[in-house]
Amino acid sequence: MTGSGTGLREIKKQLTREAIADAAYQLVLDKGLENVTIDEIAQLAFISPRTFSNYFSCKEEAVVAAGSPVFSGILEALDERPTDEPPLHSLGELVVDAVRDRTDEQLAVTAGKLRLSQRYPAMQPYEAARYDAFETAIGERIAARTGTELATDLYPGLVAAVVTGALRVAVASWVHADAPRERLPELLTEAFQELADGLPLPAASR
Amino acid sequence: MTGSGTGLREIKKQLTREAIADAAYQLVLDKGLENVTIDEIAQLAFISPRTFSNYFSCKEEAVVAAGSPVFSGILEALDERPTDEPPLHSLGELVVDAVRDRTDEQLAVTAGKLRLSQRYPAMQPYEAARYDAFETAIGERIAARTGTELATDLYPGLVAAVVTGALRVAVASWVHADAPRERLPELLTEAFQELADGLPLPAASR
DNA sequence: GCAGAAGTTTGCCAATTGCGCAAGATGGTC
DNA sequence: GACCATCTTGCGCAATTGGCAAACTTCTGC
Repeated sequence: MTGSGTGLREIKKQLTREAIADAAYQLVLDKGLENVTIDEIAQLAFISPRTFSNYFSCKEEAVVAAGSPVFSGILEALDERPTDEPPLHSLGELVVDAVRDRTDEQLAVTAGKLRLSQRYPAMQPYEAARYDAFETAIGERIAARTGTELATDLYPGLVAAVVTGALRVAVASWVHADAPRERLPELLTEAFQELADGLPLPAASR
Repeated sequence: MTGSGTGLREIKKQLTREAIADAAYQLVLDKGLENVTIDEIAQLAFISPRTFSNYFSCKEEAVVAAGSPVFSGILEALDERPTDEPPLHSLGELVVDAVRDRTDEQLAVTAGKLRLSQRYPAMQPYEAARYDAFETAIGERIAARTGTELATDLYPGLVAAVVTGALRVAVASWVHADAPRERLPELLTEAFQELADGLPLPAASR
């Protein structure tokens, strides 16, 4: 998810990327999507407008990239796990842990972005694309770990889809309920539990 | 998925929408995304350029909308099913059937669009958004059928995510393998089977 | 059927954006 | 410290976006 090179150059690039994304997020939060121009974002992020498009194709994409990434952390943590564990199990724990480790600020941005993309449908494709990219990344790792092929075998893609699905659904529910932070890991655990049970019927009907 | 009104007005709108989407798809297939302008698409669809943006926000979104929708058919079929069936089971069958019923032409468009969105990353967000919208629609129906709330309970969203996941993964694998049409329903069945088994480990390792 | 309401299409137009190109700046390498 | 690769930026043009109001089409009630 994060560029993998390690030099100063990569770091700067990453910083610029975050600066742009955060500027975009903040501005859109303040003034509404339609009242924010790329020029403004560029100004706030101390880059030229031309540079903006080296990083993002549009405002929406930038906004959605705001907040330090959860995804890359999960992927790295996955590589630490023993290869013989059932991947869905490993990932369930990793995702729950990753979410638990987020700062309040980070969680607030997650929630904020979700609310924004509900308010502005134009953002929704970019939000979806982020999860999709994450899903692909997970799929690749699972494939590597299990000796399967992402493009050919169904297994790695399915595991990846199920994991991101659980994450999306739990976060959506958490944001909707406006629940306190402790609730999110619980919801996630619950989601993975339901998945493991095969989703026969709605769990506790309230 | 399809506009729900029934008058002549709705029908025309739907036709216009399809005409635009098909024109966009065809042009992009022929000339490549970067060499197609909205003006051209509008011309080929017999509308004014201005009208294009009443339907789609950009070329990419239009291309991805091409081909008659599978999704709405699945949703309608779901409503015919007895409410007491496990939803994941109903949906598994419905999706397999829906795919089996597609014409060769329709399947070709599905495959073509997927290939295009691999070739042009700018299309990918819109492809993802389509599945996301489908997922939401499924979630709503499941919620209605099971007396749960999509926004609150995890169950309906999880079922929906799993279903679209299976569909996406199976289609991707099918397209990648360049397999004959009979293979797609088989892959889908397999995907739902693996899901039902809880994805413990890769099924047949080839 | 027909008059008025409601919704769509279109042209016009200004502001914004997308992006190729080439020059300058900056980090990486030996 | 010299050379190379990469990133940033300004310039400029073509494409796109989106508000507005006029012309048209469909819908509704009578």
